[in-house]
Amino acid sequence: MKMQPDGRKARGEKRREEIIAATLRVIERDGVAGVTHRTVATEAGVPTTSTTYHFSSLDDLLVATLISCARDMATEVYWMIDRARSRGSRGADEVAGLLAEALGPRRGRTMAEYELYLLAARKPELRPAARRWLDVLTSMVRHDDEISFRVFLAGIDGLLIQGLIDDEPPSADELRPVVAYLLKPR
Amino acid sequence: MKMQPDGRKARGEKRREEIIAATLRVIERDGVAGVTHRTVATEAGVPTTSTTYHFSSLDDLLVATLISCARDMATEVYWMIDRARSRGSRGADEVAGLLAEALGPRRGRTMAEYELYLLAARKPELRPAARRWLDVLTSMVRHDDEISFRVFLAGIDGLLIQGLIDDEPPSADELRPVVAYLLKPR
DNA sequence: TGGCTAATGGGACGATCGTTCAGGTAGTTT
DNA sequence: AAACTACCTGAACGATCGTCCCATTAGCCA
Repeated sequence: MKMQPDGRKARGEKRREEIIAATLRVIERDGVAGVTHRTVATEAGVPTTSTTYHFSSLDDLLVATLISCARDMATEVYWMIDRARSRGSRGADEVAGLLAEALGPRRGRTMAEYELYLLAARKPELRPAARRWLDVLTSMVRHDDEISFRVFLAGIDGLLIQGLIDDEPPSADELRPVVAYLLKPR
Repeated sequence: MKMQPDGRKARGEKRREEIIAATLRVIERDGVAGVTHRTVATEAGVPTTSTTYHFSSLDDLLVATLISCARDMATEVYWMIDRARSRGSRGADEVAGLLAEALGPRRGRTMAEYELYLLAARKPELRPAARRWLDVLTSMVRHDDEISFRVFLAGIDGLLIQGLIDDEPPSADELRPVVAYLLKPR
């Protein structure tokens, strides 16, 4: 419990987060394959050695980026679910709209998220972070809804991945009937 | 229309396919990030320059690998659907078993497929190949079933991706209720 | 048999990579 | 003020990368 925060550490932490943000931008633009100490440093506007100082290796940098990204995803999808619920039977509209947004304006971000997701499949130490947002969401629903909710989340993932290889992003209108069918109770 | 096939070209084509197969093995083991001319050549047991001779660039090699992989996926999932259908209400068992297999013994292959899938999201020239197996399968079903089938395929994709970040692969027993719910008609 | 072409493979070049190191700066503590 | 610590950064090293070049081999055709 520190009362007087160290100004040096504060600046260091700030730069660390800038580097993480820059890494995410690089992944959005060029994919995980485009992440090097130098490209990230250039993107962040810092010297190359700064990325090696704050992250002991490139792997550490990707790990930190995934953790940061997963936290954002969790809160984001949390509010999506919340909004969809509050709109009741209009939930499909809400979800379809958000999917269209994720596949349109935010397409790069969506690709980055799934690339980091697959990275977690190969690196066990990343899995807790990648799984966290799934766990958070699952804990939101009633216990007897768990299976239908797992199906819902799986369907969302599948629609996003398939939407990423369309020549032009699917519109909310195209997605709505599929989402509605996915949400329809049995 | 050649009547007498050129023996040289035949050997060349054979080696070309060996290189593609080796590339897929490298992706299964180390991911797309591990694909270099040298690693692929070593895996295939050919000199380094052989991969640059048969493929004008690394991109071409990955493109050819994805196309080959997508063809296999299409036929594979085709028979899965066929078997699931013939077993009627027992289709969920069939599908759950195949998912467990894809996430267990064939886990590396499944990761490779999704990595190539995401590669297609970034390279437009790859999208037709990546989409082909979706199209083939969609053409299998009756027109009025299209939406439920799209939901089914999306759910499969989502279950596979989420299963890839589990610490231990989910068993067929764990997957069966989810698959059954996914298949249940509304 | 002698040209012709496709496939093969050894070697090397320049570029870029991850990472290290040592010197320099600025904030904190005594 | 002095000692200490944390952050910063330019330069460089060795490894590895994609790709090219050129000599050699082997199957084809006239």
